[in-house]
Amino acid sequence: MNTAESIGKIKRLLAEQGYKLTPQREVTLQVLMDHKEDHLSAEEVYMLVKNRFPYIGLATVYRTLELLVELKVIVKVIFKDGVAHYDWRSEDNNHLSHRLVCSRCGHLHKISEDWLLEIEEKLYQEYGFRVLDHRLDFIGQYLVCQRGGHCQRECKEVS
Amino acid sequence: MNTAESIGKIKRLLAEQGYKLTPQREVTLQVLMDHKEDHLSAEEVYMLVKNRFPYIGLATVYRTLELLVELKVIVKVIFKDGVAHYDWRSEDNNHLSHRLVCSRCGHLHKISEDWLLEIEEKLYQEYGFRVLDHRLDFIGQYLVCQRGGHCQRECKEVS
DNA sequence: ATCATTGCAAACTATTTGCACTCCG
DNA sequence: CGGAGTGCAAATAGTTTGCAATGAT
Repeated sequence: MNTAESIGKIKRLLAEQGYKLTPQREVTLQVLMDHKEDHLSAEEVYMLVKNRFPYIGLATVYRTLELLVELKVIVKVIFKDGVAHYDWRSEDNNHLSHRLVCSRCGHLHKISEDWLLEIEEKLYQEYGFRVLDHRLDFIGQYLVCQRGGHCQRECKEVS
Repeated sequence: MNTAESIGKIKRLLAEQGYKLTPQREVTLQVLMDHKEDHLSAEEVYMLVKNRFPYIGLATVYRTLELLVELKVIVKVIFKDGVAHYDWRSEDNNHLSHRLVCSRCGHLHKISEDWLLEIEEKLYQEYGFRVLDHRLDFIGQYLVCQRGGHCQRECKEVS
């Protein structure tokens, strides 16, 4: 999908929720799209946006980023030093999804969000290891299952 | 291992690096040991420490926590809101270790640190799912392998 | 005219640092 | 004495918020 298409799609997404695609938001989006492979901090986004649209405020960038996280266009990842970084969210996620496996009822719940970006960044920086894919399963119990009783049914409700 | 034993062990650990076990540090340690299953923030640790040792400063708690992270007694985990929480580090980790699998040379590197505490906290809060164990493999390539050449050897050096 | 959006500055929060003071070997 | 450790207050850094001004429909 090219830039114009994506922007149009996100414009619709915004409109659905009663938001507008302002110039500031559009420039911010373009910067993010031009850095899909990076993990930009808010400050970095701000600097890059300023190049194309000098009269923008930092707060606006923060507000836009927050909005885009809400719309699931980008993902917010907090690094070890406590600074937030933002990653473009690829729609066709070629990563395997994470799975929750209930050890009591065997129920399997797939989670398609990617929670490992921060860890993968760390692997890159500290181990020189570039992650191509990952597998993550959690084995445990839903609280409703631990309380016993109608486990099968309750578990299915959660998924 | 009981409290006195652990404290003694950590005292030795400190001494090895030229640090002392001051009253402030000991009280902080006790608080952390009494909350091994929790994920306390620095502020929470501070409050709990103050109960037992009122004349302590927040900065001291921060400095102690930093020290204990360095000594690998506790782990620092940054939550989604950017606030750091500290977890006691169990020596006999019953979790499977994380693994890096190099897709080029097949090298397997085990990592025994636990990087999933934050995610498991999220699962607990958002999904009502208590994690008992997990499996995490990363598939990717070491940079030295991507550059080609003496892959086997380089990879082994990293582990 | 209304209402979302903006820029600016001020506020906020978690964390770190500078510094004088203390304590122990 | 000398250096590690401390408490306090001030500084820092990232982020959020209040508010008056703007601008699109």
